[in-house]
Amino acid sequence: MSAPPPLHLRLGDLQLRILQVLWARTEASVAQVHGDLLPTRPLAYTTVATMLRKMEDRRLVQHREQGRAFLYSALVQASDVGSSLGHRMVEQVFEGSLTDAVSHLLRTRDVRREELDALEKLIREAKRRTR
Amino acid sequence: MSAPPPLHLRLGDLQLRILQVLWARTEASVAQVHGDLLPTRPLAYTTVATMLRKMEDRRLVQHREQGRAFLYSALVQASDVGSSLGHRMVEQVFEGSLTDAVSHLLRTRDVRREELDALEKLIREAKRRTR
DNA sequence: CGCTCATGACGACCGAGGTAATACTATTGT
DNA sequence: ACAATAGTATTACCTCGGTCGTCATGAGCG
Repeated sequence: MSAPPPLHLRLGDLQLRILQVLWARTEASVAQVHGDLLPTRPLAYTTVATMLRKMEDRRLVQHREQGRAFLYSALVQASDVGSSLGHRMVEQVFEGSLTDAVSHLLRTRDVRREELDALEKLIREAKRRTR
Repeated sequence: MSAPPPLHLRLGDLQLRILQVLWARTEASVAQVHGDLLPTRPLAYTTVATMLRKMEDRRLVQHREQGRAFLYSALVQASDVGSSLGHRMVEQVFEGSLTDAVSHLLRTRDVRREELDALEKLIREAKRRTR
């Protein structure tokens, strides 16, 4: 097996947007990625293509050929990026306190009731697992 | 009053480390920041000084003079960085689901029992507030 | 056959993070 | 008085994210 997705994920904004498209579509051509991004980010086609190539160098995505076109797919998963961001958030911003981090999350966004219920259930399950 | 801390906080690793020191010390000279960073990041004194100046241009920190030396303090707070990171994490990685984000946090790090208790209490309080 | 379109490959350029050597300057210990 | 020291200012350089323009090529169509 090849390099497990790098631990030091440092993603720019465009890269993250592109990954979002690939996560949603599983596989996508440059044209599709470009199209999906257009509404929010009107970029030149070549910009997307170039970025995809650079991301492939970084082993963030891979491609296979289909006719003339390339079909790209993500090599890093959302959970990888989540771990990276989460670690940064908890360790470097909230001094290792998960509680503080979550507390801040709860305070700064308004959360619907069902979310809170789901979270509560989550905690309880985690507790059961630790017991 | 000047620019309220920018909304699009894009901090590099060193910048975050420096902010950590400033958050902990409230105010610090270049030498102090450099000293605190040494164990984990052996950088030249001037590297830290330069970075601090660049960060001041970006309005991330400010300084006042004390004798010949500068005393720097943070203009962005941990909560600002936390919001930025949290938003990115929830919206761009976990498709807007706070539950998924927290779930991932719980799964990828091992949490002590007291943390879980604290979290549970937190959720309950949030619920009470929404009621 | 020859033109146009779709698509990938390259090369260029800017801004920012990161790193540091060098230069300048004021304070201060002997 | 003067050299060492402790600070800041300046300048430079490299990497990378981001953004494109241009170029080459191949496929399909009139």
